[in-house]
Amino acid sequence: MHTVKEAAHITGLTEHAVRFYTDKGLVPSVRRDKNNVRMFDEEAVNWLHGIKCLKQSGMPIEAIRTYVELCLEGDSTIPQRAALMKAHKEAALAKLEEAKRHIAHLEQKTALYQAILEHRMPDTTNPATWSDIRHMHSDVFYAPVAGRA
Amino acid sequence: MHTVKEAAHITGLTEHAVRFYTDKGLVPSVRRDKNNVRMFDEEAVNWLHGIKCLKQSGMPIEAIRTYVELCLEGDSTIPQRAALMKAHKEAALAKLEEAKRHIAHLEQKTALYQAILEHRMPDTTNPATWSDIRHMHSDVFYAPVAGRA
DNA sequence: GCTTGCCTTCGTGTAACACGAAGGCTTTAA
DNA sequence: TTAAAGCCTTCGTGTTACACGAAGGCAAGC
Repeated sequence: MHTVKEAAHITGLTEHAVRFYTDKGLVPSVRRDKNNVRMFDEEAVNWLHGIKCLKQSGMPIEAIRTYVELCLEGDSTIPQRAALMKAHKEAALAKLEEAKRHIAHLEQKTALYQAILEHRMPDTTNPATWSDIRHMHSDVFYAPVAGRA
Repeated sequence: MHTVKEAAHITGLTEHAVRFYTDKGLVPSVRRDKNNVRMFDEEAVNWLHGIKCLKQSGMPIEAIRTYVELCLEGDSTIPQRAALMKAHKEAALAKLEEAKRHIAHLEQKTALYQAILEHRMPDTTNPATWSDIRHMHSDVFYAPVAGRA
């Protein structure tokens, strides 16, 4: 049995988050002791891990609660749960792909900055390189176009 | 020149978000016409793309604003910008890795559900498979352990 | 001249916590 | 035995990044 603090430490969540989740009904197996203190068994800690996974992959709390309740209803809800989880997985995959594109962009940007710092600046007078440069949103080589104060 | 609506459509942001960003000073090159209407040139649209990239990769608005202001200050801030961007890129990469782990977990979960739906249920009486099964947080094969109503 | 459609500002609502205050229990330490 | 240390509790406000709706302005078309 673990306290809030321990459960938080094990799962890598904050104590605030752990209390928040339990109070929202996301952790079915949490009990209270005689002093009204939340007690987490291994089952509860597993739920916290699962909740963390779902949440960090983009599922909102309310959806997680729906899922948890379906689990509590027993085997008859397995088809619904399967569909729900599959949909979520695909949404998460889509986000992952977008994240990769963003990272690629950030890589370009850092590479460009690095080139400047190493005095290997691209030739801004050569039109052939302009598209690359402009692709970086102009903020490195071009002053903000239209005025400011 | 584009209106808010057009800029939103081009960048895939909502109109609300576009107004929000401009009002927060994240888009330097936005002007107003005689009717006080926001006008976005290509430069501004590029900024919006960049902001979207930074934001979706986890940079908070305030940090983006700091970055934008450094850009406006000219070449002398390039070292700071380079450092800032590199740090952000690495943070984003770390998140990407975590996201991949979450996705792997979701893959397992959907696969397990799929197996059940296809009546290829793992042998829950065979201790050799238990760790895999329990790894799914028990919510598929095990009723929630400690009571409920 | 009136509707349509876009824009404006303003103000409240939302999600998912973070954080601090005020207080209760139990354990240790003098 | 009393006092301080550490947990825990609930409660309540603060934060971020918008979403959404209301109320109204201006320009264009019919």
